[in-house]
Order: sequence, then structure tokens, then C-alpha cells
Amino acid sequence: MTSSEAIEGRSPGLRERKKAKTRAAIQQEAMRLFLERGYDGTTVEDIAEAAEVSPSTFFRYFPTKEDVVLRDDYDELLLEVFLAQPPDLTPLQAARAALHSIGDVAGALSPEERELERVRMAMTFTVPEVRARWINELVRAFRTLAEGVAARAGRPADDIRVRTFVGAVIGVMLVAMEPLVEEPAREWTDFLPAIDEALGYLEQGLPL
Amino acid sequence: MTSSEAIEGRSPGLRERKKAKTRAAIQQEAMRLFLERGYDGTTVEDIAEAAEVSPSTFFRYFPTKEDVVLRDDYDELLLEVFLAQPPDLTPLQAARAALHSIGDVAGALSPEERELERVRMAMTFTVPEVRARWINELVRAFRTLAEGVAARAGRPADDIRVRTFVGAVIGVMLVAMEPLVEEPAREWTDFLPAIDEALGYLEQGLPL
DNA sequence: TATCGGATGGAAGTCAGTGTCAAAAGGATG
DNA sequence: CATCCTTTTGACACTGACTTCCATCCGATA
Repeated sequence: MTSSEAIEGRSPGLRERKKAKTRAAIQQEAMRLFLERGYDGTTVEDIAEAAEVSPSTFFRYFPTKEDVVLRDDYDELLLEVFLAQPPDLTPLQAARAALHSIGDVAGALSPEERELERVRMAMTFTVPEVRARWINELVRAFRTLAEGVAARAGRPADDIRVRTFVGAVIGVMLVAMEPLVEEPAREWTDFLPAIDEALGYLEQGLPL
Repeated sequence: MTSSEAIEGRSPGLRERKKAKTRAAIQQEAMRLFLERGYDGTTVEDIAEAAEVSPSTFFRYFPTKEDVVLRDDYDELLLEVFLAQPPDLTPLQAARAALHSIGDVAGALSPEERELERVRMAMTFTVPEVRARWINELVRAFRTLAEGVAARAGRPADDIRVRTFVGAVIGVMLVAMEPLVEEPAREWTDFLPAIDEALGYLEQGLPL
């Protein structure tokens, strides 16, 4: 047991590695097919076949078809980065700084990863059902973020002002990225300047 | 044609009246069953049977099961009321005034209508799939609202400041009403003060 | 009343998602 | 290497949302 633990410590073991590979293959093939035949034109069975697994295995990895598009690892990353910002920044400044860091991370991705992210985002904004569920993800992510903001502001997480702040940030990011609906070919990082500008207006009390 | 038009002008004709009645019956029975057995515990077939129509007719009136919950006539009402506000108000003041007017309208509803609205709202916030799609409705409604804001501010509708404003208002209303998730028995009008307070913080530039 | 067109019911089919069970593979132990 | 246990997998059957198509019915109009 001791030696095996050491091996697992270094690399996650054959079992885990295989799972990760299967998950990646499913997502990869799904995006390829979505791009080729569209989201609705691709059945779960098609994806399973392309990824060389059974349909039931598909659902073991992704609870719904939408989750193949939605599942990513950036939400928690965003939270970590936000929490790691210097404490002397205001919450809004911290949020903007965190966004820039995430943008740097995204910029350093390999071409394949970038392409996968691009298609993911295109689907997220283009397919109505997926977009609807994505907003839930956003709310959930920022609900966690509210705790960070609350800690930073020295207020309880259910404080109306904290909640208002978080809600405004959610809404602003949403509309700043909304042009993606019309231009699915763009990457979301293209919209970082727009988000930043919008957060700036928020900081100024929404001048009109 | 002339006489029939006159009649239609007064009352919409038997056919239209029957359709409205059928639509109302489906929604009514659906809410009753949802309250009784829960959303997932009620099939479309159950609803159709209770409303004495065929399942195919159900889908002619409501494209999806979720739409039975989401379909209402208040979105456009809210827009009308907003546009009718005196032009000397700022957009935010006009939004708050419009909300109050809507609250008055909701308060004047008959007990049956109130109850239906209450269940609608409870389902909207409680059932994940429905809530996800509701946010889309909200976005769509406020996309129209953006035009009103733009006109009021003397700016184009795609101006980033206008969009930011609208996005912030969406987000703020969203989180202000979010406690409905925990307390589905409440009516949404109970949250008007909270929404109003939140919009106030927005006006002040999100003090923390 | 006769006729036209929209609304309805019903049947058959597709696809997403769930539950179950047995076979296969992974990994630990002797 | 042989064995045993656990996890993963595939196959099957089933439910429920939603679509399509066609025969039928009924309100509107002449």
C-alpha cells in the first residue's frame, strides 16, 4: 500500500488517467460533431459512437447533453484568482484584475485547447437551451464569489449591498459578452476590453 | 367583412374566446397539478387530461412544458408602463416608478389570479430547468427595454453605457428576488422593497 | 344550408435521460 | 501467477418530452 500510494501521489493511477482521457475524448468528439452537424443535428448516440463508448457511458461522464458544452474548469479558477488578489483592492478592482489574469491564462492555451474553448463558447451562446443553463452556472459561480466579496468588504454574504454588487457584476458581464450570439466565431477573450469598460461604468455609478 | 370587423372589434369572436379559455384552462390545471404533485411528478399527459384536451393540443398552445409556467402577459405590460413614465425622470427613476405601478396592478388581481401568479413564480424559482429558461425571458424583455432606455438617454440602443445599465438592472433584480428560491410560498410583490433598495444602491454607485 | 379553413385528436416515431444487471477490466494481495 | 474485490462498462428496457401526419370536426362566411 505504501508504494502504491507513492505512485498515485505522483501520477493519478492508470484508472484515473483513463477516465480523464475518456472524458476529454467525449468532449472533443462532441465539439467536432457539433461544429460539423450542429448541436441539434448531433445525437448523444452519435457522440458516443465517435468517442468509442456506449451511450450509457456518455451519461456517466456528462449528466446531460448540455453538460458536454458547459463543463469546464475555469469557474473555480476564476474564483481562486479573485480570492488571491491583494486585499487593498476594492472588490470591483479585484474583479477586474482577476479577469485580466484569466485572460492571460486563456491566451497561453495550446491551439487545440483554444479551438475547443472557442466552440464551447459559440455553442454556449448560440444554442438556446445551453445558454439558459449556462446562466445558472454563472449565478452559481458568483454566488460563491459573493462570499469572497463579503469577506473583502467585511460584511455578511447575505448583505443586500453585497448581493446587489454581485448581481450587477453578473448582469454587466452578461450583456458585455452578448454580442457573441451574433458572432460565434469570436473568442470570449475578445470581449475582455468590453467587460472591463462596462465594469468601469459600474464603478462610476452608471453614467448615462 | 365590415360588420364582422365591428363585431371582432368589440368581442374577439367565439373561436378566439374558446382558444383563450382553453389556454387558461391548461395553465390553471397545470398549476394545480404542479402544486399537488410537483413539477416533475406531473406529466404533460396528466395536464392535458385534466384540461380535457389531447396531448398534441397541449403542445399547440405551449411549445414546451416549461412554457406553461413561463408564459404570462406582464412582460409587455412592464415595458408599456416604463415607456409611459414622465420623460424628466432618469432611467433608473423611471424603472423604479414602473416597478411600483406593476406592483399596484398585481395587488389588484383577483384571489384566483394572485394564487396562479404565486404558483407560477414559485415554480419559476424552484424548478431548475424553468428558472434557467426564465432568465432568457428576462434578457429578452430587457433587450426591448434597452431601446426605451436608449431613447430616454438620447443614445443608440447598442451604446455600451446603455447596455451596461440594463445589464446591471437585470442582475440586481435577479439577486433581489433570489430569496424566492428558499421561500416559494411568498409572492414576488413581497420583494418589491428589496428590489427598490437594491436599485437605490445601484444609483449610488454600489457602496460597500 | 353548403362550403372553406383553422383547430383538434390520435397514432406512430425520435431522442434525451434513468435504472438495472451482468460482463469485463483494474488493482491489491498471497 | 492466481485470486479476489472494486470500479467501470455495455446492453437492454422503459419513461416522458416533443414532432409529424392525417382524418375529423366545427366555427366563420356566403
